Amino acid sequence: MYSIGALARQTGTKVQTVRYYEQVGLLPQPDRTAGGQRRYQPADLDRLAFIRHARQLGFSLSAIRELLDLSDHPARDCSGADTIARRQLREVERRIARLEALRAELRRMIRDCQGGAAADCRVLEVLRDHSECLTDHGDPAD
Amino acid sequence: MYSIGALARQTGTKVQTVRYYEQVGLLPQPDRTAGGQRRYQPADLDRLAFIRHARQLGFSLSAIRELLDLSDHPARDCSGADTIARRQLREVERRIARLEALRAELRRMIRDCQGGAAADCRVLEVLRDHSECLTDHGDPAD
DNA sequence: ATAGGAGCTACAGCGACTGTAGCTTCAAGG
DNA sequence: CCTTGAAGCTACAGTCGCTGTAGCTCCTAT
Repeated sequence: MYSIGALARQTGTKVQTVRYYEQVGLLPQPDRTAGGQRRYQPADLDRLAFIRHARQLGFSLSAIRELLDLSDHPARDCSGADTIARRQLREVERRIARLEALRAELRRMIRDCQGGAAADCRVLEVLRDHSECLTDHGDPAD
Repeated sequence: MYSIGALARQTGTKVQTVRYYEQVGLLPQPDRTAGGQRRYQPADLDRLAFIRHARQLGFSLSAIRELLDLSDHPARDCSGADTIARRQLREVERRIARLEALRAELRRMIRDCQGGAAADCRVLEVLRDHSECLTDHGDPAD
């Protein structure tokens, strides 16, 4: 039996975040003490650890919902989990590619900046004039 | 003189986004027609293009505010812009490093997944047991 | 004169939390 | 047994950067 604080501490989660996960249905509503405080079982700890780990790997809460559902039904086929993981990998690869393009552009801007007045600043100039860029960056959704 | 729609079209921005930038003080309040519609000058187009370009490079609106301020005062020293750009570069590098670690972990999970029942799924297993991971991923803030 | 596309304001919603206010409860020490 | 202070409770607002909606009004081409 853990208090919410103990659960949070053991998983590196904030107490509010634990309550939030309960609110959005990722964690079950736990038993309560007579005074209304939450009391958790070891299984809840495992579930929260799973959620946190998946979050660290960048999975969205809705993807985590699907993964938890699979984990809750061990007899089911795991291809759903595979699909979700592959989708996440593609997303991560897309973001890396985009960030690498940004990194190149930023490095170029900074390398060319010689200091001095803002009027002659390479950084500002590049921002003003898109044609100086190597790539077209795509939309700002990281 | 551009309508808000023309301005939006020329910069690849949504009309609502233009109004939002005005609301948060990134774009000035433009003149209005007798009927209350916004009418923009070419300078506003430049300013919006600057904002969009900086957004594509991943700068936050508050960083963009600082950059615009420098751009508005050409006599000032440009070292502020350099500092902001370097900060952004560090942030981008940090994100790339993190995403590369995630990519490795995801690839490993997927590679080891042989299909079959969810009970034996490598993907789910890795998520359940953090000790199977090579890195500790850090916190989920991308 | 009319039609319909464009613009207007105001506000809600997204995702995934995080912080705050104003309480109540729990557990350890005296 | 009582006190004290940390921890927990609910409810709600705020974060960031938009995006979408409802219900209007305006502008312009025919």
